Amino acid sequence: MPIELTASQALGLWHGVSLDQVRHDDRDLTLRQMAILLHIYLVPPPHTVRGLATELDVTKPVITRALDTMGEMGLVDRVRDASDRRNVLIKRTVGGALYLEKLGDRVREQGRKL
Amino acid sequence: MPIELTASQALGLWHGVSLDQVRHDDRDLTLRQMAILLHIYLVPPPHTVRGLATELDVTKPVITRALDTMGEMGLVDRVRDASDRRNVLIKRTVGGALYLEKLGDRVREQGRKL
DNA sequence: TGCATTCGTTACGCCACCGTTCCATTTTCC
DNA sequence: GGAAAATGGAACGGTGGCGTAACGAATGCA
Repeated sequence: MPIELTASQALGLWHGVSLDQVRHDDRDLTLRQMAILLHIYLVPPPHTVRGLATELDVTKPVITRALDTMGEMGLVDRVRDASDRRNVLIKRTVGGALYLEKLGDRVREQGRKL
Repeated sequence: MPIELTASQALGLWHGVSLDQVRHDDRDLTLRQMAILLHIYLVPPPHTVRGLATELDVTKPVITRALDTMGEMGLVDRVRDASDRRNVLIKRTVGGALYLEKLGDRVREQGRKL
């Protein structure tokens, strides 16, 4: 079910959420990291480093480093694939789910303010 | 006129726009820079360094550096205030307007896909 | 069994952003 | 006039992401 937005509403929404995020969230995720995190949580698994790299059109080390950073933040977890030990499977965590839940609330709240 | 979104729609929207931005825009603005840029274009002028710093709850050099970077990208311009020469007034540019127009289109397009 | 391929990671040098602190200019107020 | 305040910016060391290029481990295939 599509949502029709005016140009002004679209930018206002983005503005409000960005502002809220800058003001209240000290975890300062890059746009890339944010895209990776959302991809992990919104697209059905399994997720591998290489898969994410090609899907986001980004080099592999970018994914590795993002997983390092977000792993330390508790937003994401890594597990070796048992069936092919070269692969690493990226797993979701409670912390990551909470983080995105809060982001979703921000988007919804700003949408209501339009 | 409020827009009511489900949690899934909100995150899906954010995901789609982030992904599109990562894939197609090499100008890699920080979340902070993005918030500053949107603030300049969506909130009525005048805008000063100090004003933006307090509004975004950020230190002054953050604003100065963001204006440096975005100035070189042609997204924003600086002009000395004639009436109080200590102040710097931040001005909009054609480049910045185009940039945000494209961003708005992305948001609207992703909204339509929900 | 060997050898090429695939996967994730690490190493390297580079560059941008960070907060703190200090500074030059301009204004205000006595 | 002169001191104090306010403004934007520069300097500093630190931190972290970047792309390129290598690497070790695991797999596939002849």
